[in-house]
Amino acid sequence: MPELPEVQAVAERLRAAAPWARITGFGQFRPSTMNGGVHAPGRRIESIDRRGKNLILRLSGGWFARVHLKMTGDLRVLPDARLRPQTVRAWFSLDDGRAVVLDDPRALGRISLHPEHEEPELFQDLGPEPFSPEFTPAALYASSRRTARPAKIWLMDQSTVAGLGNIYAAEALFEAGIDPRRPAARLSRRRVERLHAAILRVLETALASVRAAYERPGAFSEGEFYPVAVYGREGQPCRRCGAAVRRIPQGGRSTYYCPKCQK
DNA sequence: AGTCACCTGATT
DNA sequence: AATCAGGTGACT
Repeated sequence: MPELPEVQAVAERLRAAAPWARITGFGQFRPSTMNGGVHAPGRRIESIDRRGKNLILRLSGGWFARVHLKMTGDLRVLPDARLRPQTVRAWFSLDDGRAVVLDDPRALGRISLHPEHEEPELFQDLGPEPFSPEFTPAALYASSRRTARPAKIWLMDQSTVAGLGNIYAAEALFEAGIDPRRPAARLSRRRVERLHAAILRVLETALASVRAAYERPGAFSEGEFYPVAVYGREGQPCRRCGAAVRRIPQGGRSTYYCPKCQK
């Protein structure tokens, strides 16, 4: 599920489960799923942040847990720590009987615990948060000058802007009318400005959709979280011009785009 | 920039 | 049986 909007919604849903009881125990599916779980018991969750696609559970006593959901992870609270679905790969049990669980069918998600002084180095390769004042058209343009890569690959790089993934990178490029294969360094200032605005628009729309889906379960069927223009629509007509949406491999993944609208 | 590895499940 | 999947880190 998770690019920035989905991770943000997970963070918001977790915050609603406060106040938190003390962590009493932890468990994990296999050693690689969680690092340093032993440091959690006895601490309390004090707040929850998001950085790019990472969740940060701030714990008492100067530690935090970093959670990455990867492709299929979800982090949520279960009312009873003993009743865990098979797909729960790691969990913290709480003093009130509840549990915070990493539910991840594909088991790629990871949790690691760190003392707070490690936070800067842990996230040093992440670019600006899209909704922060640091994410300006000028900064995006400057970044585009420093790469030889195609626009889509550059956008998906978490050091360009934090939180865009395969879906919303493709959608932003469509909104901005940019061919995903076009070298980022050859985009005009004007087009990078358009792309900057498109990124914000796409992420805002997606976040509103995901929030709405959370508030009214069943209101959205699968795959309809977001009104996609191109993603997953190979061969179907472009919603703007009617041309067939194309799918090409880029960096080992699928990129979808409209060959007529995106130049 | 491409390929594999990490994992499991759905789909062709 | 083969391919694909909203991610990323370690290779080459």
